[in-house]
Amino acid sequence: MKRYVLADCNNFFVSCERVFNPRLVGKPVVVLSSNDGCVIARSNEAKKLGVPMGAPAFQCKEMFAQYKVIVLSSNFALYSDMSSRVMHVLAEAAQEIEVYSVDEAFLTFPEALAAPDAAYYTEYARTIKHDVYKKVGLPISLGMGPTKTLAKIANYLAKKRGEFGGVFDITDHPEFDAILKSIPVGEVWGIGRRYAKLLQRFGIETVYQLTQCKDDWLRKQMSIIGLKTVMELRGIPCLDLQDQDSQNKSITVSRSFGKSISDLQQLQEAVTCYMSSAAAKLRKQQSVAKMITVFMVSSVRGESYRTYHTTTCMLEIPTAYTPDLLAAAFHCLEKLFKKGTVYKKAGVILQDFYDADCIQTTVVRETPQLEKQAAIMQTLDTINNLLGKNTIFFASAGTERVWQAKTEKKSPAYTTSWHELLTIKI
DNA sequence: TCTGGGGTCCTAGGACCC
DNA sequence: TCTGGGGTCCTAGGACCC
Repeated sequence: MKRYVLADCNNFFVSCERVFNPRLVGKPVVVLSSNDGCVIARSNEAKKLGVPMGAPAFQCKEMFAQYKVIVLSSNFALYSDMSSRVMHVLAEAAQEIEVYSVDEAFLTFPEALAAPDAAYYTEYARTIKHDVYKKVGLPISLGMGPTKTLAKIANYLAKKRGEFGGVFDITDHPEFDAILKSIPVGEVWGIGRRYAKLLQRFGIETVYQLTQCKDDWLRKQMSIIGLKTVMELRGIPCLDLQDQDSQNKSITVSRSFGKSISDLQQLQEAVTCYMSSAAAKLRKQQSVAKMITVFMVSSVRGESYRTYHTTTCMLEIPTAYTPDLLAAAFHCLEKLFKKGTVYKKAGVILQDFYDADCIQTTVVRETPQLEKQAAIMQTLDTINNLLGKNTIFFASAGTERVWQAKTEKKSPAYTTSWHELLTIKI
């Protein structure tokens, strides 16, 4: 039977930090979201102390102090570089790979793998795990199953049950039903908080019970997606590995401000920065965008709720040329901006993508100009990729950037910046 | 008293994932 | 005082067209 493998890094962000700072090993460590807002990664020691995922940092302050929890700001430059190293090792060991997120990938085993018996797959998975640790220094877990959703379940068990040593195959398992009876329905990939609650209202508590539900009932309650999830739990594949070079359908860049602002020029600075990086992503996947959205979040003093303000505009000709995108974004921003309002966050969204080549050849009238724009953007990207983000930036991004979020406890970009290489004292 | 049918596109909202 | 950021897909309803 075909096996799907889910390879997932353990406590990924914390593990990345530990590679370069072994003093963190064995201690409770958490990594915070941007602006040092919430807990987004926890070491096992921190999990044991009961630090919840997503908890606001300020609420945990006392507890962190009490238990000497090491608190770090997030360092995404480091994590994404470590991620690509892991994916590289996984890709070499696999037939096909789908990088599902920064810390996990679905794989299939090489077709040439002449497995004498089913146990061999588990052995092979162990060599992958060992290889990633040896080459990158990160611990991973592997789950295998006849469908992606069951591979996820297997991975959950590989992590949860120490006796499996981080590798578990649920394919044709003799205790299959008993295993599904032991797992709460909310652990299933595709069953979130809402659906778990709904299912519980109908007395469905375990994964096994979920697999016994009638198809039309599932379809009605949880749409076609929910039905597919359950089919997969029954061992019928409905989801295949996704094409690796498939492009994003939308690109968002948004940040909360380090300090609330109500000045139009400062908002323009922020929007310039966000749009510049959104446009760079857009060019990286060789797309052009037609639809631009700018949004801002305002806060009223003393009120806890936040209000979203959104404007969208459509470009006549889709583009990835930053100045054109910026002009449109400023237009949106000016429509949104209200004097006296206090803004906490802003963001830009690019949507409605087309193939970059396609536009260049069809809009004949503008071809020379488009080629020139593309060349400028390419130069900009090359320099910024080579010498670091924002080596060259648009003047409207400003230089003060008082709104920029602070990351106080960030580790160095050990692997992506020449200035921040790890130094070893002998 | 009667008041088509069917297709497409867009949007908002809701669910999920990491 | 302080609560992240970036994605995907589905569905229902309205507008519009023929």
